[in-house]
Amino acid sequence: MTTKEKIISTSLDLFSQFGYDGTSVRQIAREVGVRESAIYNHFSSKQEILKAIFTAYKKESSSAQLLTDDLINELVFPLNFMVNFTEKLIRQWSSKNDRQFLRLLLKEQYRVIEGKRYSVSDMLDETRSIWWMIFDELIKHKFIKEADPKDLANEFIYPLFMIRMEYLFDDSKSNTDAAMEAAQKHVQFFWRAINK
Amino acid sequence: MTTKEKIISTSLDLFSQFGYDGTSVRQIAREVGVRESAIYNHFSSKQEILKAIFTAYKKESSSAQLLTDDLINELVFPLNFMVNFTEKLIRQWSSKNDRQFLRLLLKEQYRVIEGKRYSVSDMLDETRSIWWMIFDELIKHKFIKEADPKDLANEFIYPLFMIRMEYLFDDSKSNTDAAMEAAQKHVQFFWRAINK
DNA sequence: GTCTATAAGGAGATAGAC
DNA sequence: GTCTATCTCCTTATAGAC
Repeated sequence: MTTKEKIISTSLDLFSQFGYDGTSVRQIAREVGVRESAIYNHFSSKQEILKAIFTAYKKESSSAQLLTDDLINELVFPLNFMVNFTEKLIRQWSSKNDRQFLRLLLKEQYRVIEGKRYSVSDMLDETRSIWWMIFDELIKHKFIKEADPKDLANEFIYPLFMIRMEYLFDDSKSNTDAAMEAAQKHVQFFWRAINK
Repeated sequence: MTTKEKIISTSLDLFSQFGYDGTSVRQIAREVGVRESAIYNHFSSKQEILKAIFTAYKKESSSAQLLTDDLINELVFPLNFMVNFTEKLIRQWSSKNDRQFLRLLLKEQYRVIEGKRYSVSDMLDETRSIWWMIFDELIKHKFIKEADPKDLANEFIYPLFMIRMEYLFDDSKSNTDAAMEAAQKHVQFFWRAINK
C-alpha cells in the first residue's frame, strides 16, 4: 500500500466518522504516520483527497458487477433471481468500505466538488435502471403481473436501501445477518405482490 | 421572534447547508444580526445550539399528530385511510423546517450530544410503531391479508422515506408534487399487495 | 518524498463596560 | 442583552533543507 493509497483510505475512515469539516489534515497525517506537509506532496489540497475518495468509490462499487452470467441465467426463475441478487447486494454493502462510504455520502452529498454533486439519488440511479430493464423483460415474457417496470424497480430497491441505512451504517459487522433477514423478508413480500 | 428563537432557526438553516462543523458561531451571529459574544448570552456553547434544535424538532414534528379523529374514523376504508395519511405526511415533510431537519439529521446523526445519538432509525420508530398497531387491527378485523404487521409497517413506510430523501431534500418547494405522485403510486402498489 | 519551521487567518469562548 | 476587545488554540497551506 503506497502512502497515497494510505491517505485515501485513512481519510475515508476519518471523514466517515467525523465528517469532512470535522477532520483536519493534521489528523489524517498522524493516522497515516507522516507529517502534515507530506500530505501536500500527494494532494494539492484537502478537497482533492475528498475528490479522490468519490472517484475511487465510483469505480469499484457497482451493482452491475453483481449481475454475473450464472445469475442472469436464473432470470426465468424470478424469485430465485431476486433472492440471490439480494444476498450478493447485502454482502457487498456489509463491507467496511461500503459502510464507510454510505456514511460519507449521507454527510457530504450536498457539497460541491468541482461543480459536481454526489447524491443518494445518483447512487440509486444505476441500480434502478438495471431493475427497470429486468422487470421490463419479466413483464414482456409474462413471468409477473402487468405493471410499470419503473415503479416496480423503485418498490424493489427502496426498502433495500432503507435496510442498508438501518442495519449497515456503522463499522461493526454484527448487523449483516439482521440486514439479510430483513432484506429477504422484503423479497418475499415483493414477490407475492408481483407474482401472477 | 426573540433573539434566542432567531439563533435556533438561523443555526438550523446554516447547519443544514454547511453542517455543524462547517458553520461558525461567527457566521450564525452575522446572520442573526448580533455580535458573536451575544450568542453566548443565550447558549453556553455551540453544542447547546445543536441540542436545542434537536429538542425543538422532536416536539413539533410527530407522525402521531397526523392521526386526527376524522382520519381514524376512516380506518374501515384502509385504502382511503392510507391515501389521506400519505397526503398529510408528504405535505408535512415538504415544509422548509422538515426539509432542513432531514438534511441536518443525515449529516449529524452520528454525533453524540450529551450521551444521546439521534438517528434515522429513531425518527422512523415512531411512525413504524403507529403503523404496526394499525396493520395489527386491520388484520384482526380481516380487512387485509394475513401477514406480520411489523413487516407490513416497514414495507409501507420504507418507500415513503426514500421518496422523502429523493424529492424533499433541498429547500426548493417545487418537488412536492412529484413526491406526492410517487408516494401515492406506492400506496396503490402496496394496497394491491395487501388487499384480500 | 518526507522533514522542520512558519505564515496567515479562523475557530470557540471569556472579561468587563454600558 | 449586547457591545468591544482579547485569549488561546487549531486550521490549511507553503518554503526550503535533506
